[in-house]
Amino acid sequence: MHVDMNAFFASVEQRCDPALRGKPIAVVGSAKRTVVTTASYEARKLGVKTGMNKFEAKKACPSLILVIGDNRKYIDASVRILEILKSFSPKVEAYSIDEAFLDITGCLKPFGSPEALARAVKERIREGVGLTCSIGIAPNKLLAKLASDMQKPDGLVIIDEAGKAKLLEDLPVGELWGIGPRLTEHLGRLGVKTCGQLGRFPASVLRERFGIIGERLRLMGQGVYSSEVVPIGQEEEAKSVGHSTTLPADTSEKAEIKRYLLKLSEMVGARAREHCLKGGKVCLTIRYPDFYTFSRQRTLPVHTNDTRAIYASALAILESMRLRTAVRLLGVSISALAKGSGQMALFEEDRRREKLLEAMDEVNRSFGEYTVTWGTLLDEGGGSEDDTGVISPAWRPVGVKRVNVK
DNA sequence: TCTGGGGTCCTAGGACCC
DNA sequence: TCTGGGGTCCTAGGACCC
Repeated sequence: MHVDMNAFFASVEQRCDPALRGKPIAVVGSAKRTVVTTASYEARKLGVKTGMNKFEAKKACPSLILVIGDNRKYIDASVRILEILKSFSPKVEAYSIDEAFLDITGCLKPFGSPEALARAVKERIREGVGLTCSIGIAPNKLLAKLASDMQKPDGLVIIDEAGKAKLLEDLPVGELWGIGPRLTEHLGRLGVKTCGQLGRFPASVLRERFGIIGERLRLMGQGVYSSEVVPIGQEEEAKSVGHSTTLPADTSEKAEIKRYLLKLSEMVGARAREHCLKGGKVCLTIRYPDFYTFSRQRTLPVHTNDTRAIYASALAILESMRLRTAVRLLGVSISALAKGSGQMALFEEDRRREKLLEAMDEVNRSFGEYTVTWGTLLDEGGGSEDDTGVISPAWRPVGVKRVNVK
C-alpha cells in the first residue's frame, strides 16, 4: 500500500487557518528567491505549479495567497500520520515527509479486504489529523505508487495481478516511478512509448543502451518490481549529509562567500555530530547566475564532523578554483560517512576541541539554533539573518533526514 | 526584477598497481 | 620495426526522486 498525502503542506496550512480553506494558496520559503513547494488544488486549477517562483505564480494566478511554510506543523502532522499507519501494519516505510509504503500482507483479517483496510486508514487520518490522502494498493511498490497517483485527491485505487497487464499496455513509460524525462526521451527514440512496448522490448538492446538499469526497465514495463518495504528504523545508514543555499543576491564578495561557507559547514557539522557521523570527504557545490552548477570534492586525512575542519576543507577547495562569475548558490556536504567510534581523541587538544563542540551543541539544543556560534557569522549580512529557506519535502520526520526545525 | 533544497544511484575517465 | 590486461579507487557529472 502506498499512502500519498494530498497537497500536504498546503492542506496542513488550510486545516490550521480556516480563512485559507477553499482558496488558491501556495506554500513558499521565507527567503527572497523562493519557489512554490506545494500549491493547493484550488491554485493548481488556476495554473500554479510546484517549482514556480513567487512572481511566476502570482502572474498565473493573481488571487494566489502565498503562505510561508512552517516545518514544525508538517513534521507534527507527518509523525501523527505515521503513528496511525503503524497501527495498521508493523511494516511502514517513511518514504518522505508526505508519503509512506505499508506492507499489508497478513494485516487484512480484521478488515476482510484491502479496500476495507484502506478505507479505515483514510478515515483514521481524516479524523485524527484532518487531512485527505490518496491510497494505492498493488502487488508491489512500483504499482502501488502508480495506483495512488491515479486518483487525486482522496483517491483509492487497487491494481491486482489480473488487471495490471491491461492497465500497463497503453500507459506512457514516463508515468512509472523511476522513469524521468531523459529516459522517456531515450526510450521514445527507440520507439518505446508505452509500458506494454517496454515490457516486450528485447532485453539485450535495453541492456546495451541503458546499462544496468536496462535489465530493470523491461521488468518495470511488465509491472514486475521486487524491492521490499523498508520499515522505520531499519533504513540503511545515510551516505551523505549536506546543506546548500541560494544567496539573497549573486555575489563575488570573498568575505560574504566565506561566511556562508562557515554557516553551511556548521549546519552540516552539527547535524553529523547529532547522529555521531563523521565524513571522509567534503564536497563544495557552486552555482553561477546562469545556473551552471558544478562541484569539487576532496578526501580528508581523517574523518571529521568538526565544523572548523569541514569549513577549512571547503575553503581550500574554493581557493583552488578561479570563479568565472558571481555565485548564486553555495553547498557543502560530507560523504564517505563513518559511524563515530565513540573513542576518545588521542591528543589533549583534540579532546578539548570535541568537548567545545559538544558544549556548543548542547547549548543550541536547549536554547535554540545559533545561540552560541562563530563570531564571523554574527557580522552584518553574513547569512545569519533569519532565513529559513524552503522546506524540503524529501526530508523525513525521523533520523538523519529529519526536517530542520527552526 | 526568473528558476529551493534534501538526497541516492550510476557512469565515465584517469591514476595507480601488479 | 612501440606501447597488454586485469583490477581498484577517486572524482565529476547527470538522472531521478520528494
